[in-house]
Amino acid sequence: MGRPIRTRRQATLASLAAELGVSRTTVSNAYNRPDQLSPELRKRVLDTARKLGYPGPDPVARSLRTRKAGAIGLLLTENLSYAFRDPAALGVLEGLALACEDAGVGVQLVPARPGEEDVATVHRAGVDGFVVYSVPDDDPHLNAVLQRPVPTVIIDQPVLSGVDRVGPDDAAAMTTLAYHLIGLGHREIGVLCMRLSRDRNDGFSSRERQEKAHYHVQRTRLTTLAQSFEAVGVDWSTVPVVERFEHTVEDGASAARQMLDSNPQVTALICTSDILALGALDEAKRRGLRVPADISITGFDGISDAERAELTTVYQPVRDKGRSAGNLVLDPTRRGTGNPVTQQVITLETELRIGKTSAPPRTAEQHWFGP
Amino acid sequence: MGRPIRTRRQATLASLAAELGVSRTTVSNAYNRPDQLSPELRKRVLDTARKLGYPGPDPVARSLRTRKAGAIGLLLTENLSYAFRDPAALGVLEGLALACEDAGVGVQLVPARPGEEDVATVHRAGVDGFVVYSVPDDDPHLNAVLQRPVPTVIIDQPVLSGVDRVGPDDAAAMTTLAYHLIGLGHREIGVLCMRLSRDRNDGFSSRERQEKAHYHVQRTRLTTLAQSFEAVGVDWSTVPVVERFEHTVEDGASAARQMLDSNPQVTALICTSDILALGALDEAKRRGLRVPADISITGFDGISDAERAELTTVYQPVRDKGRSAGNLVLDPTRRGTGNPVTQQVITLETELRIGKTSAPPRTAEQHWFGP
DNA sequence: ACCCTGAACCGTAACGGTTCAGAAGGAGAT
DNA sequence: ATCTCCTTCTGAACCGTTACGGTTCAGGGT
Repeated sequence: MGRPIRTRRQATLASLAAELGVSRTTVSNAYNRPDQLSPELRKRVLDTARKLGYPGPDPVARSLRTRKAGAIGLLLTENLSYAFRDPAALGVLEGLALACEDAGVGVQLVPARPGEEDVATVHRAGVDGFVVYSVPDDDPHLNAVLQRPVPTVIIDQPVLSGVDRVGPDDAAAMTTLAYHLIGLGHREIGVLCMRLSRDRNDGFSSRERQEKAHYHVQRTRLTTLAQSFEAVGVDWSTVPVVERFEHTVEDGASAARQMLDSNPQVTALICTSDILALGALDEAKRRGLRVPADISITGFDGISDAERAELTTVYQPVRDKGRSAGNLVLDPTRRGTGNPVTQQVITLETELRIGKTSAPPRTAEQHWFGP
Repeated sequence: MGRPIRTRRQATLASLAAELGVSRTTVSNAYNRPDQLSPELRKRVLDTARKLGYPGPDPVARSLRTRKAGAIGLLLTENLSYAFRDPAALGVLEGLALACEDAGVGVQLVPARPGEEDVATVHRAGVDGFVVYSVPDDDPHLNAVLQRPVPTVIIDQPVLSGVDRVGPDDAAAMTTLAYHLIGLGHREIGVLCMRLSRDRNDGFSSRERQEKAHYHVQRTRLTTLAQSFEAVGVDWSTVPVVERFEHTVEDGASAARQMLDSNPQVTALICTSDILALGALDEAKRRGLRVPADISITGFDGISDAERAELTTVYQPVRDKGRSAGNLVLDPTRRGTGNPVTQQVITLETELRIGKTSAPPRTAEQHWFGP
């Protein structure tokens, strides 16, 4: 079944109109508004189009005229292989894709390498709006997006004046989790967190580094933890925080190893993501530590693997994050950018899910009165 | 940090040129060819642009002129939630995204619902090429894509004249797997497969249905299996094949249950995907069947969960599939479509990975001479 | 015979750029 | 003084479409 041979020059709506002896408008109508011309003429137009190998109106020219590209750009300044392996990121992508699919609009992954200074790809993307996810605060790509005169929604980022935002209340969620552990009696804690900045630092993280983290989410979770524990008298500068640049179960395990090797006294391991927590569980098992009897381990995100592992964690509706962002960026009543008056900030509900990986610590008291 | 207030009408390259008293060419050059004008003038242009809130050349207008959209369309006629949960599909997407990222080109998920007859989204997508994956043979969207005068690469689909294709040699791979089991001595087999057509059929699948499957990959795997086992004297019409519409571990388990409830004699369960096989493993465990002592179970794809489970399976490089497709569709030496002369068919290597889920069956002989 | 209406079709003007051949002007070589 | 070349900038053509505000014409009502 051969497709029509490509003639020297592709047929256009105009050449087709000329061939037919009708106006271009009529040809356009044949495709876009069938009710505007007689069925016979329409058939003749379409037949001739086929004969001439005219593939129908050019999408780009149409977009220029109608001012609609029919796609939303997704900015994800993260290693792609990384994003595609992170269940939370995938959830966001899925939610966004679903919202866009409902609207008959595409989702375009805008190429933007982590270190890359060249933001041309952002400028060249023919999209009707942007959704930004998992980008460090000072990323040049983010700035380039904000320059574009299209609606933009940011996920999990600090609120920027005039820019819509979708995300959970990380601080509140982390506080709840912290008080769950505090209530159980934990005071000797260790923290495993994801990368805090673009520079690699696999190991302990100073308090200054925590506070200056470029990744908003991680920064919030850590500073909130600090506040909660300091409120009950824990000196945060004595709390070990191990950072990992890569976000894999294996890195979670190695981080836990590093932590426990040098801080065997910790009774609870708080991880800023479920992936890291799953790794920590592996490492605990490897060491023969019983969870939660010997050590409590908590995660963050509520991915399905965590549920399977009955991990104590904070569930956040990642799919809804993507979907809300999509609905917001597509909302026709909110065309135009940077209007502070109509700025929307959607805060999603989170839920502390207490699994089987958290319990009271084996305290000194228990030892004294124990068998 | 306020972004410039939106004036009644967005500034354009022309209005900027007028303001500056220079030609549009000069403004265009200020952005695209800095060497074509003096640094002073360029600075003046860019400064004035900022002042007027001109966001730089419009991407769509540029695309119209340059005939480049800067994006590749991905056609995936599958429930999105489904695709995002299938590790094989994700691998393809990741590979494609990586190849495109290297070229500074975006990947656009073209919205195309499974049942949807409306192919307008395909016609409206402003892309420089298409990659088609996991689409039934007769999908209208696929036809719409082939109509478009842009390069197209199909993954895992039967070879279409004039259309580039990337995929493994499913037939050869399945034959190897079949002979592995045949060599072990299995003759009583059962098969679990994914959906064969758009209509739902959760249950046993007739031979006719297998041969008429709209999903090329599944069809090939089944017919190849049939040929291999018939070659050693097995009557395929006696081989039970259980089909599942959804592709989840749970469905794999339920399929295995249905199979073993009515066919307890089978010594090997051949699954056309790892996901199904993982479910079958769960079900075997639930029944107290030892794998592989009591029953052999095999998968297909070689996803990472399968590796962890030490499943006997056929590994195929899903990431490379996506990457090859991307490189092919982007290849500048192969512009233009449907040129049968330059048609490329890339066949990827597969590898039989023998894990710990396949072993010889407990044959009648063994029973006779056993303890 | 008149006016009016609706269906069918048309012409022009954008939409916002890029590109290419060449003009203007000055510097340096002969 | 003339020629050549280079740098810098310009003018006009072109990309392929759709929006907009018409015109034309057959037929219905009175």
